[in-house]
Amino acid sequence: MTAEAAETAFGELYEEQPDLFIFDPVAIAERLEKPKNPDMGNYALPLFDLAKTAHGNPADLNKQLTDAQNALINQKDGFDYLSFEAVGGFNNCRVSAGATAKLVLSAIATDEDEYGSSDEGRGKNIVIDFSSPNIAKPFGIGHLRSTAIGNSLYRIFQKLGYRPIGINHLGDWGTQFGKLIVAYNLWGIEMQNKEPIAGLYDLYVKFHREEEKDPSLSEKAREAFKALEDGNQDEAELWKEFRDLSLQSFQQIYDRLGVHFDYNHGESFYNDKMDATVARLEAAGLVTDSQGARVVNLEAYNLPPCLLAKADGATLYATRDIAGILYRWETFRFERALYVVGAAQQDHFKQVFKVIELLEDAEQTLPEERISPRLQHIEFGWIRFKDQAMSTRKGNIIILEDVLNKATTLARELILEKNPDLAELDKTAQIIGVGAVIFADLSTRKHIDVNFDWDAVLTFEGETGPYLQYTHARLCSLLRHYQQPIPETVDYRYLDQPEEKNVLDVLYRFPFVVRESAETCEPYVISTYLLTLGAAFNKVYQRKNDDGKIDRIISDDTEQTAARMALVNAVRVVIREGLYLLGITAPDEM
RNA sequence: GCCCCCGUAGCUCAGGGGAUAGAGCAGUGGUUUCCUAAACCAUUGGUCGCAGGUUCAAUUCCUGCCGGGGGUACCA
Repeated sequence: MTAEAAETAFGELYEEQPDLFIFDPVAIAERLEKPKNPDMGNYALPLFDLAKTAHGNPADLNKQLTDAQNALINQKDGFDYLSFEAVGGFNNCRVSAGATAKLVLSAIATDEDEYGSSDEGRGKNIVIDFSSPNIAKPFGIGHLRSTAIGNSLYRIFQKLGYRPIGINHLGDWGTQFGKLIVAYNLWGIEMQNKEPIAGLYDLYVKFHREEEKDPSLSEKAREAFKALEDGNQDEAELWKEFRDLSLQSFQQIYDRLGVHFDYNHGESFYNDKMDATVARLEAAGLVTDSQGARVVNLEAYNLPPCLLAKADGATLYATRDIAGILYRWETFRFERALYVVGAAQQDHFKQVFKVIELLEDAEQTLPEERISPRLQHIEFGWIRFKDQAMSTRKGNIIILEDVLNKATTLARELILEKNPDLAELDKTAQIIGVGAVIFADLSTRKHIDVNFDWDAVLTFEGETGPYLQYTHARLCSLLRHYQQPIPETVDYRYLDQPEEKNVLDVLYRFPFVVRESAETCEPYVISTYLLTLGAAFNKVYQRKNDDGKIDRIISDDTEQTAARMALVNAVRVVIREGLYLLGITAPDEM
């Protein structure tokens, strides 16, 4: 029994009586909603506005309708899994337990981790630009959001059949490197004995401190970057060294998080494409001079001008993003390109996307060849710390590695306390610690600002990643105890407890949830779904009989146990797959 | 000034026209002759920022205001 089938059944029932009912089956299918209170049945049809059009009162119409519905069910074969009830203005429909169970559990048993997958994206490339940390700075907690959201979207779109292309648009170019080069030449000696990234970061912070006292440093930094961009040897060598050191350090983080990129094309990658890009925009008549800078005026669109080149000729990040879009289009012919970047940059992306659109207008690009409708900024809120914005310039930053280390250590202590015989202690501790950190980041809507809170990240109880991992481990444990394969055919009517029916309803929703998370580009849709599923199953697991004793999943009743194990396995599959879509591993034991 | 986001329980957040507004944490009281208590049950706690409007129905949609955050041409 599925919602579609319920909708069809509703429709068929109504078509039987076209004179009695003013409804058309399609309209009914669209109106059907899920009651918040499960006692009200599986589906509800609100009649208020329909009653109004028919000039009747909802309760009377409902009574008439319900009687006719139930009469039809008695007459016709094949609908006896449905029953209708009138409650005020709501026409409620109930679906029998066995019908849902059979459909959902056999689908999961067959598809396993492919449950909820589709091929709707077959043959379509989707570029996902995410993570994109800045070279020569530590990987801060602020970069976790882009990394975690982007990685999750990568997996979600892959599940729907798309070919995702993950690009780490490293911040490896720009005026900041002028600053770093100047700082290194001035004070590099002081940093010799430090760990390289920490040393570079200290230089960066020191530069900003000194710059306030000595504004001429800003000028020197601009000159140094210009020299770098012009290919000057000394600057280029320093830059390359900074970049290599940073990449090594970032790779350790990505390995720990289980994040993979298809390309590490940072901003510098587009350096040799700048001139052609600016020339193309100029040929399209979009570029003007303004106070010495090269600019695309966007006043007509209520946006600040998009700066392509500074007065000294050096390029800006907008130029590099525009060049990047053109390059990616030529290379990947993407269906869509997603930029997983903080909300603070929304004006920047509006500008850049608008410039692309104007370019296409000017070049009279054919509709199917147009890039601009495919571009989307996936924005998210800031991570703040103690109500302050984190600023790498000021040195007010929390390092992701420290957070992962603390979470892993805590997980290790907990395992030693709760399950000291666990074989893979360190590996499991790592999985749980990292899972807690990622889940904490992906469990709220992405566009709200989040206050970084050590306690929230280091909690493994309640609505957390470890809660789901723990539930998964217990499911695996049940399967181990069962010690036999689950029979191919089981009698689903044994799954008749309200707690079990609820789990079935939640399992049924998973494919829709995956699709919704893709449509909205919101991993938290999956996070909250998994919490609902975990809680629903834990109620089954610890359900008590009337005598006050736990109603065990595994009992002497082999038929009932078989049906329950089919449910257990289905929940296990969906939690595991759901966590995978968030970028989190589910251990079999913990 | 202009643009964007947020305001729901003590705290962190769901819900985004419909039936008594939900979770987790924190508080209180329970559950283990062990299918992993990282769990489960019960219970305390809310003029859904304020004021209008649209509607049979508004926490949800519209407008205004208040409060918080962010962006706004040579940083990214």
